[in-house]
Amino acid sequence: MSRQNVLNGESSEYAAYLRAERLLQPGLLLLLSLRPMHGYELIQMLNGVAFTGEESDPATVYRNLRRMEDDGLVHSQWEAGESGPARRVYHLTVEGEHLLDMMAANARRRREQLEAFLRLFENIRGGLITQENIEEVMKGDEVR
Amino acid sequence: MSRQNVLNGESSEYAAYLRAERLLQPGLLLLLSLRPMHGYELIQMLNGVAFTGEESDPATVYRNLRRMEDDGLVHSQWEAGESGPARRVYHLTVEGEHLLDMMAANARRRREQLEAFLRLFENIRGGLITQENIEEVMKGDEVR
DNA sequence: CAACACTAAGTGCATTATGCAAATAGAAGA
DNA sequence: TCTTCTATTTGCATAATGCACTTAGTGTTG
Repeated sequence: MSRQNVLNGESSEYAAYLRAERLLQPGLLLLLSLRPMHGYELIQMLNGVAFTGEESDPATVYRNLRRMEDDGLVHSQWEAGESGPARRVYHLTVEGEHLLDMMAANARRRREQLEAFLRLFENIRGGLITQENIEEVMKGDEVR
Repeated sequence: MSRQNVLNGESSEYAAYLRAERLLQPGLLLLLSLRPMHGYELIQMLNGVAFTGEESDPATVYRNLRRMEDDGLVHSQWEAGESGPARRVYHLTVEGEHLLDMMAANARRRREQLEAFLRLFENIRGGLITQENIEEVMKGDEVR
């Protein structure tokens, strides 16, 4: 299966990106939605930003950018910087913008899942689980 | 390096579990903190619970349980059910309980990262990003 | 009673993604 | 000149997952 045109098929084509648990790919698209940037700059931005945990591995970042370009989410062109070696400057495509929106929706879902997990964790730790409320608690409801 | 005693070394030994983005392993430990269960039951519980996305693959669940046993987080013994084939019943160990606590702390950190990402996303989408506030926004602060 | 479905656990294999190390290379400064 | 910083890329081992399949006990239905 080709990696081209991930956004032009059924929703299953998005799946690989939306299944991604790390915020690396969403973060890259988000930063690129601000303005075009090259990989090295993106890495520095990511390391200064609050939503990434540890430092990003450059190899992973560069590889993800290339894959995203294969998938039509970003587009790149070489630019000679005023200093240092040439840089490959990436900018977001319309498809990438759409996927970013979906990633944000996905992030909201994952936030809710985390909250459901933490609620259940705290209810169990707090000893609030009984035979009666175990069913509702499992569904993620608040213990009354 | 052995998989034994993940909890008896430095914090780097925990890393593999705490880096896990899926809530599968935390979910298994959390359910087992409620009462001992066998794999098949855990799978059904996970599929009915709010914090797991899609259905869990049985192979992945069983393999994770075995690995967790290797790592001393759970312990199992065969039990002949009153009907059907024999089941391997897992229960949480003290080490598993400790790791569960750490996973919860980790889940809170990841929730905060998701929130930082979504905040930035909404600020950019809302056009609230200027040359002046871009620095603070990057650090995850609220736009004033 | 034969076929089927459900319970329960496990194996095999291909695919995918990551982390780490290292290679390449331009440019600026000591 | 040697080193350091900027900038991108490749190679390789490892790890985890998804899917398909196997094994096997038990109950049900035609």
